[in-house]
Amino acid sequence: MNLRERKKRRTRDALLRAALELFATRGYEETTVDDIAAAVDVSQRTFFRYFAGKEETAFFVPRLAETLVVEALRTRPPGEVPLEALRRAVLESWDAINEAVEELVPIDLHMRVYRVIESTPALLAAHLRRSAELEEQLAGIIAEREGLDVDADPRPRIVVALFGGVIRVTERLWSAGDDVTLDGMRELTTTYLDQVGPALAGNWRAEQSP
Amino acid sequence: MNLRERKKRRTRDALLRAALELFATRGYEETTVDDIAAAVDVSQRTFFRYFAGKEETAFFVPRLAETLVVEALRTRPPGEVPLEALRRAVLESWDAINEAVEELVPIDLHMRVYRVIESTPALLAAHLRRSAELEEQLAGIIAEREGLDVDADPRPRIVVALFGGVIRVTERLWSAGDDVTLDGMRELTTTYLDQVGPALAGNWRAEQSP
DNA sequence: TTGTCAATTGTCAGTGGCTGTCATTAGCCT
DNA sequence: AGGCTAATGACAGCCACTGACAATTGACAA
Repeated sequence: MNLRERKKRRTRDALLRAALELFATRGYEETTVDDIAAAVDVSQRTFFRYFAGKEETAFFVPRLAETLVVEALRTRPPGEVPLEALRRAVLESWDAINEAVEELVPIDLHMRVYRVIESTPALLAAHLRRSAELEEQLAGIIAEREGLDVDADPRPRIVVALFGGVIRVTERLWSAGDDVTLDGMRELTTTYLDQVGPALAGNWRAEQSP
Repeated sequence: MNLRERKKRRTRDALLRAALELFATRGYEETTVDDIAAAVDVSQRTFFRYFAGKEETAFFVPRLAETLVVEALRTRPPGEVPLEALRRAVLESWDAINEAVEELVPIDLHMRVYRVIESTPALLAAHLRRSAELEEQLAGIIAEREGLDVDADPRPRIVVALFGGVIRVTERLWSAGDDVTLDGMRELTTTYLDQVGPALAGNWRAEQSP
């Protein structure tokens, strides 16, 4: 890697970390792009040459995670039923995610930023849209696994939508709770995914007092 | 109603219609608030006294619809299983929605704006966040119906998440397709909701060639 | 090593969404 | 009719973001 390339990488990482640190401590809306640029001592214009917008810094790490989930699903054995493949892909990609994230920013900082995303309306909106795009990708992979046409058969998109819904509920509760750790997330996720069947089944009132 | 009140209502409606018309023809991003204000011949500042932001005009009608869905779910007979109650609430509220919308803006204009929402990233993001908030409300109602505590039992949020996922997939396909009518939507929705069971069940490849 | 070329950066000016302030206007009520 | 209050317009300013141009800095060949 060139000196030039190395310099660029350093500047980008510095901007990223400065932005995330500011978001986590001061809040997203309370942080201006000028603040971020000033923290790294570059011009505002330079910031926008590295990131398409303020938002992009907040989602730089999540984007990495998404890539790894997609990859994990792609390498799932074809024998698994769709919902099973999704579940295992997500659960098993977290270790790789953690590792990849740590290379870029302290995992603790990422966790704090994650809470900011969930609690900042503008970021939550962006997060949900990104999730929708991810689900579209996953549906495509599921369809391929099953040898179906995504646009002809609704089932791939539906399972993924169901799955995505559960994941989002989980994420929200996890980020709002106290146990903001990897294991906490894993536990919550498995618990909630196990509830999908029961939740769809009939009378809850009958079940709940055995 | 006062002359003053009537005048305000007229101004608000004029701004709303002008905005939606511009969004539908020129596109959301291509429409400035100044354009909207100019179309009604008021100052930009006045626009912001009626709407919190440009976005709010686009979601004024959808907000109405959401209110009616919530209302419909509240009046569902307690005998219905959660997923059934949600399904019927949505399907049966559309007539009321259509009627209420027509009072405000031509239904055709609303449909065109809907497509703009689905195809404009910033609006889609906002739409998804609003949907998440709606789902939170619906989960609360479901929990109440079943005599559960939303924060203790995950099932209410999960069914609603599943349901919401299917609805969103349906909305997207509907707005992207040709049959952008009420009946088209109704049909798609029932079809897709009927796929929830099959989509969760095991091997699709075995099922698809009977 | 040096000179040339290309990439990176800073500066400046401008647009659009949005807000606070203050003077002006217009409807309301006695 | 005249005072009160609410609605409006005009103006200034903040912030995210973009285009254009000039200055700087690393890359690479002669």
